[in-house]
Amino acid sequence: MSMLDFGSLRALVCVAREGSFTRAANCLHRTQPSVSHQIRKLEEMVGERLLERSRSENSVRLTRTGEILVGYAWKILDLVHEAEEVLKAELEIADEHPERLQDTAVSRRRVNSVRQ
Amino acid sequence: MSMLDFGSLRALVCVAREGSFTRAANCLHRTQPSVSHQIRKLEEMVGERLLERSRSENSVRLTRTGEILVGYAWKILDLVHEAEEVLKAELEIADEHPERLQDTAVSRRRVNSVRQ
DNA sequence: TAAAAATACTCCATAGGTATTTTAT
DNA sequence: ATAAAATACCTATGGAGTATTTTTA
Repeated sequence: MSMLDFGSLRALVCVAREGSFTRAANCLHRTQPSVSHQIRKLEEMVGERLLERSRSENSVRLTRTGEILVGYAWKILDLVHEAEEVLKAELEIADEHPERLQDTAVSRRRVNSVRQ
Repeated sequence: MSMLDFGSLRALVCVAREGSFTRAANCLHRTQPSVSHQIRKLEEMVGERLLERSRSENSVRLTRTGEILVGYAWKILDLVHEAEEVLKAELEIADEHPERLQDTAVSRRRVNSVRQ
């Protein structure tokens, strides 16, 4: 198992929230088969069902494993969102005050002193 | 600006750590042009340089914006790694004790009671 | 002039779409 | 019988590769 991707995580979160593949597709601006495909990909990757299907209203439920993964998906997508917001704000500052940008201490720090 | 992806974030982290596109390509098991391409994609998405190039040894440095993004990239990739580890552990438990899996309280919880 | 990154292309995998079938209520 | 998910199939986008050019230290 390896290589999650943002698209499938978003699909999982949305199907879980909506309780339906079709409604998830609407709110993701995708088609239902596309969402089915993404979920299947995730399930094959994990090697186990993440959602318990049934055709009645609001009856798609997370499995135990699905609950675990959707928890991480929230955290990951929250961070992605935060990163995008912070970068957006940063770029606005850059537009308004270009003089603040050149050669700050942080930009001068050597990259190979960086962790991981 | 929207739609980051794990691949480019990994590339950014690796180039930052290695201080070189070529060495990053090695440790990612990709080619140098592939890494260049991923970084360019990220930079176009953000609308600003993330790395200050120069051709001497270990001299690729993060810009101010690059530092911000790489910080989020670490957190995001750490979470992805953790999710994969936890799922892996979960699947081992499932293999050894299949009786623990069916119809637990958590799997029975309705999905539309789930947040976000 | 010798490295390292960028560019130009080619190819292929796959994400996403449409049409259709299957399934459960 | 109907509504929802699965499946089959097709297409197009873009990720990754090879070959080459550009750059700067």
